[in-house]
Amino acid sequence: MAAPDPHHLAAERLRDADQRYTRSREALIEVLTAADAPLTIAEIVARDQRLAVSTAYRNLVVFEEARVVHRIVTSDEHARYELDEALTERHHHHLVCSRCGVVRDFTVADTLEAELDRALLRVAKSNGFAAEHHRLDLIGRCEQCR
Amino acid sequence: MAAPDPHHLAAERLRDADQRYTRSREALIEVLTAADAPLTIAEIVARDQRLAVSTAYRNLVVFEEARVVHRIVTSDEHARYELDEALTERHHHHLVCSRCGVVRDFTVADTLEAELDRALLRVAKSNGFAAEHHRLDLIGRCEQCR
DNA sequence: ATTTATGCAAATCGTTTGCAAACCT
DNA sequence: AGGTTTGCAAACGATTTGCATAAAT
Repeated sequence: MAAPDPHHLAAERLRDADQRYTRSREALIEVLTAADAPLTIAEIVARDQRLAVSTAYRNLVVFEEARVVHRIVTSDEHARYELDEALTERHHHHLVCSRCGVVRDFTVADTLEAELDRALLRVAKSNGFAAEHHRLDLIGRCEQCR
Repeated sequence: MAAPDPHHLAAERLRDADQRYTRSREALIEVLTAADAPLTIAEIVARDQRLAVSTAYRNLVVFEEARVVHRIVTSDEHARYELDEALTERHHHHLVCSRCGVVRDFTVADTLEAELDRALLRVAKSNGFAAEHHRLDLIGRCEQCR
């Protein structure tokens, strides 16, 4: 039940999208795999000096299109990136600090999650939307920012 | 049960924050009141030529701090603004198109909403967060972007 | 060998800011 | 009058892009 190797899955999804799994892409995945929370681009390039800023930007776009990473935008800070749930095998939500922007993951009971899904599917249908996924965030102040 | 006058409530909240209710602020509230969905700054200034871009930016910050408007960030597009729920008397969520960024409001059953609140409060507590509010978005493709 | 990705530096563009004039109380 | 807000244009900064080089298949 542990997640399979993120590198392997990422490479696979990239291949499906006709994309190569290059050194910098591997390095990017490595940084995201090691991270315990979604990271901003600044944080990412700081964690591996080999990564050029422009390369990080370009590859994260490629990753997003290949559904390898997920971009999350919390408030007004920078976008943050995390591995796609298929690579981590863990559907989760975000606790976001409204002051410092830090993000922490959390999950809710499966029953509630299922109920939510049903309700959202109905909403999508009645609005003519093709549902892709949902996002449930809890905004508040973290311990440090109280 | 209809919402009280947004202008009146906005003016009141601004007064509480030691802020004036000037002409451009009134114009801003008017645009947001007339809108049927959250607007970007570009959309806002386009709807009232009297509004200077810098004034819009500055006042939306003031409004946010006075809890008169709420800023929402969907994906990678621009931030969008809507009147605070207290001014519209309608707790709602957002249906966001992952392609064009358009936003549409929706609500869920009160019982589900209550259940969600309880679950989130527990999550906040166990993570040392002071909960402020939640955000439940449904991301998908709108009719035009299918 | 050919195509694709990378890195640097320059260009872009939404957002922010300085400052003098207009406005509000 | 006295402090605030406004509008313009300049400054800023994160993100994007052009192009020559390096890497991947």
